[in-house]
Amino acid sequence: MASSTLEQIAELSGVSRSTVSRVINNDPRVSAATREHVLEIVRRERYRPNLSARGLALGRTNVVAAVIPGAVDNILTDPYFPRLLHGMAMAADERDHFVMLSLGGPGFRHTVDEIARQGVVAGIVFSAGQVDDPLFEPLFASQTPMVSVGRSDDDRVSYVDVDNRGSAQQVASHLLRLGNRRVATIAGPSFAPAAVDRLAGYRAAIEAFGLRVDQDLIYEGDFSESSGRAGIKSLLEHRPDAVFAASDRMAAGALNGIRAAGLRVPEDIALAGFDDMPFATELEPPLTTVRQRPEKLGAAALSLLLDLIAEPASPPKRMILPTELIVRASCGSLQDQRERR
Amino acid sequence: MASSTLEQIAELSGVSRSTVSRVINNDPRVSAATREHVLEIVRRERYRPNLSARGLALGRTNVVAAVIPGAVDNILTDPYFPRLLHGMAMAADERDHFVMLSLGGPGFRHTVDEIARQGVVAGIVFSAGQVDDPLFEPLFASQTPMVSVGRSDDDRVSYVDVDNRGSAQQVASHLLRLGNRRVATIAGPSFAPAAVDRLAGYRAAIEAFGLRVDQDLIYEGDFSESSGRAGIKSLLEHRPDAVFAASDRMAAGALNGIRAAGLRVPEDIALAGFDDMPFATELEPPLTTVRQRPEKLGAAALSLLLDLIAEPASPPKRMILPTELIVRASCGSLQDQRERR
DNA sequence: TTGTACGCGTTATCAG
DNA sequence: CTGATAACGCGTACAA
Repeated sequence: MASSTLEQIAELSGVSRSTVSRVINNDPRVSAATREHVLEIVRRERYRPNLSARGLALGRTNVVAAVIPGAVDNILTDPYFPRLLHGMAMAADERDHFVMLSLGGPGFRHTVDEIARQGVVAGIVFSAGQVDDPLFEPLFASQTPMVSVGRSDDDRVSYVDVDNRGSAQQVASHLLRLGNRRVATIAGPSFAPAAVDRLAGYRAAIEAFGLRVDQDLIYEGDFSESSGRAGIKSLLEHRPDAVFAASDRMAAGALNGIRAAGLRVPEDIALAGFDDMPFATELEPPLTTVRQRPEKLGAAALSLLLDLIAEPASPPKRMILPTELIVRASCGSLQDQRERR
Repeated sequence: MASSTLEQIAELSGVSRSTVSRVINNDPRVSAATREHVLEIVRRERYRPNLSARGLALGRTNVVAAVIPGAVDNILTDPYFPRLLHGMAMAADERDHFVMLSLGGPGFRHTVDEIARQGVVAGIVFSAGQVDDPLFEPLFASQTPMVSVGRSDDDRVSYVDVDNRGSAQQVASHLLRLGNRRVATIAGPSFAPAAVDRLAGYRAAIEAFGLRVDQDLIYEGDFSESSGRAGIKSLLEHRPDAVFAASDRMAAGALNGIRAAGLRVPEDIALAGFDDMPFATELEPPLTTVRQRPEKLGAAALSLLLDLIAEPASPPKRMILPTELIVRASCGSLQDQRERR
């Protein structure tokens, strides 16, 4: 079942190996007639080029690495990474590339060294939750083309990200527009760029509304449900009329906390989250949130990476993907708010 | 930053390329002195072998594919696949291999063809939800060493699986031992081997208890929450005193349905699930269930696969992994059951 | 437009 | 124990 080689195809077609190679690689310098003939044999023999040989000759492979450090914690609970990978895999497949998985974290040996050296992968999609992940620098230093998922302040790095700031501002504005004036937020951890951006968006919304940002209405969580619960407990002391949680999980925790305090959502407190996780519709009431599409992020990252590989000398590329505000019952409606008064 | 080559290391060490190669590959036929000397240079130069070159020379790579067909649906909602991949990646890393991701499904071009041909990957871990996935046959036919995650009736295939039957029997027995006599089950789809096995375990438990299996107490769902809800609705007509759902998601749906019917868990109906998903502890009451460890499955699959690659002629290998019964409040206790009467 | 010849980095074979 | 040397399959100047 050994796959046929270029040489064999050449023999069967009655042409030289080079010609077959040109056909395979869509080199224009081959007559339509021979091309068609060769292609037929190629199809008949179900010929596939040997990736190792090609990689060796070309000096690079058509494999890119998806580096996800600290997967241990995140990957378990969150559909984010699978969706990201899915998007990457789709985009890679479309452009004749493969995705090699590299979960980082303690205990892994080959993550940095093997991958970063020329000859293994042509590029890297790096998806750390935080900007200063220890894996980043060595990878970057290896000069391997790399795209980060999630923005970086370093202006040498290419990245894709969702519009965290804009989206957060949009949610918060929505809460304000509904008549709420004491809009609190349960932010993500300050080491996560996404959290910082969402907090910035929240602030921007408040200020755009001519209100003052109240430190008492800001709680820093860690994206987890339990931190959402802890957050709301602390925030309730300052009587917010609305809460924007920077993740759906924290929103879920907050919802529990609000209930436990004997308050109702949205009648007493309007609530909004971020992510549009599957369970967002299952909550009681369904959660207003921001929908992001990790698949698109993954696809965009891969696309940028392939561009970068094609033109290694080009300046860093960035791409910010839009999100979608999903309004559900948890934030109440204008009408609800009027009835409240 | 081009990685150094064997040739360069040889020059720096004052030996031949062959000797360096032997050192790299732990070939015993090299003196301790030269070995140490060469190793030093290798370390200093941070030399890494070029995988393409090695793959070409060896006729095989150290890359294995994780083929997950139909990932589109599953991968989104379920932490199962990420955990499986995680386990695979860990095990692969440990044995100097890499995992290449290959999500199948419609629209993918390279899944079968490119992967199955010699030269791309050394082996395949195949994880379809169902036994007769259309991708399986062509992959199997390609003769590439392959391990299936989830058992198969085909005695030519190697696989790893959890002990679905035994675990199900254990849960059902637990429900029976608590005094329940009308133990119903919401089974998974009959095309899924895991579902079939869990149902078989359920039946075995009933019979081992000297009871008759009642068709009316069996509902076939599809592992989804909504099917759990539909299932319980149908089952309630036959007055079960306990329900074993073949997935936690179905159990969650059943829980909702039981509530909606004005009944209590576990007082009126004892409930148990399967999977020990993260949300199992969050339910009210916390769910009795079976814990499986997809990481272990992935690691086992990879391990079996590497063995198979090393000895392609060996007979199919199988491995059944144990699970753990996690007793929480949803099934009630002996004491609860007594109070009921 | 097509073919020839060489090199990519590694392993394996065969002398020494 | 060590060193040449020939593959492995493919891409690509260079020549025809």
